[in-house]
Amino acid sequence: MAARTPHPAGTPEDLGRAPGLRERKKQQTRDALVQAAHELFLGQGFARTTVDEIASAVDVSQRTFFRYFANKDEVALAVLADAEDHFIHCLRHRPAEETPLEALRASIVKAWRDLGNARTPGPGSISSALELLRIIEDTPALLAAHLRRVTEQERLVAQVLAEREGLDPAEDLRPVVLAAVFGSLLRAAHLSWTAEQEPAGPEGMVAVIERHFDQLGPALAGHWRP
Amino acid sequence: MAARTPHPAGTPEDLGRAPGLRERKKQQTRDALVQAAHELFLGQGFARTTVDEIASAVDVSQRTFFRYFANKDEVALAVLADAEDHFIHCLRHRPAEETPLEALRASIVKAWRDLGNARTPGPGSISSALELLRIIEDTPALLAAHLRRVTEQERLVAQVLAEREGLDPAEDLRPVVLAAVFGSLLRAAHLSWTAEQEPAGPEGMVAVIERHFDQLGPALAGHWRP
DNA sequence: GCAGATTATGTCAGCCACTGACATTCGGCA
DNA sequence: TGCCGAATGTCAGTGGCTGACATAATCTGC
Repeated sequence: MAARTPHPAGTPEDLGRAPGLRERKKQQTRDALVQAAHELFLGQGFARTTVDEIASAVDVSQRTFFRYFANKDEVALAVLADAEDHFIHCLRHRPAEETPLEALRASIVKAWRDLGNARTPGPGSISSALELLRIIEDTPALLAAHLRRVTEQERLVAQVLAEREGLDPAEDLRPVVLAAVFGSLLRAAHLSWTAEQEPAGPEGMVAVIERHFDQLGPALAGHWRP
Repeated sequence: MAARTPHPAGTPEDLGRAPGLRERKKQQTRDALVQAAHELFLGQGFARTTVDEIASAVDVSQRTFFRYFANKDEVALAVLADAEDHFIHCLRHRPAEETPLEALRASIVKAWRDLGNARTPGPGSISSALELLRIIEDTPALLAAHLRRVTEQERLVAQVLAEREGLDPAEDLRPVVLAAVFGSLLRAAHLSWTAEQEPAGPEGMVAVIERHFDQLGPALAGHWRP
């Protein structure tokens, strides 16, 4: 199950020695599958791409594909997993003085910025991950799968928030509520970003997210009439 | 595409005369399919129920099933559509003095209460719709489809809010943001309701929803530490 | 280096969701 | 009654996905 490697090997964390040939080959196949799928999806759309195509583009059997990914959705969403992992990592390391809401906002902005800087252009990069967001947003099946992942992520966020503030999530609803609000805010931002002609790239996304955050207070405030 | 009939025929709205035999039979088949599917899902689970089973339980070909529902998910979620429609209806008729947030809260509470009163027990009733929520929540494929519907509903809510307040949704982000927050709040409530042993039935659900609403302010407030 | 245990992969057969094409039957209506 | 259009059935086919088993590749201790 050694799947996603958010950061290249060699970091202090992985105290185990270099992974064997077997492990490396597995990672390699997986990456190749993701990339091939990605290109095919961008080129001819998600629905018009068959799993057989993806598999044979990498010279493996269809069966092997399904040993790496539970379904066709998963290979499409795999690219976003990195960003999500990194966001959680950022959130865990925010200073304790920040309010929960501040911490969330700062983390998501930092996460996008980091990823924007750290990666080289090309397939698998952030910009193509963002292109993927567009595909997701107008492919019902993919959107559905994506939303499910997002809610799982929300659960994780709630948990991290509760730990951070030393609360019992079973008793206190605030972490869950805030995580939910945050998640929906992000989704609204994604939607704006894909719908309108926002400046592309991570910075454009950051701008849209900030704009939505700024409307949180006003939206919940009393009356809206001018 | 005359599909859902939120309220029995005979209301002042339907100015057309009684629908012909053909129309009635169609509605009948549809209802039968929903009910048969519902029972099978509750009895043996969603995944272990095939479309063929559902179809032949109603003495209809599989092909016909797919002329009524685009996919297996849809027949499962059809039961919830009533509640959603009714909620939107409630929202449209809230007094203009209420703040948007108040209107949303009042609408969702009223919607559940109404549906709890109006229906007789049995399949297709609210209580079995609520049972269905449990199935949805732990059937990944269904959950995904459900979430997609929910977000469509959010878009509609945002639109209604914008109309209500006389705003241009392209300019003002508040309707979108509030709709998103509201949607996520509801989902968190549903999750609580299915996870914990909340009192069943509409009133239990209303209680959970109210509790989550009450935490909205505190969750967004500054620090949480006691 | 080499057996033998592990593990990844390929092949094959099969289920099931879903779809297009065409024939048939049934309700609406003159 | 007889015609038209809509609903249904039948059939064949595609594609996602899975279990079972055989084969080939890596790893492990020697």
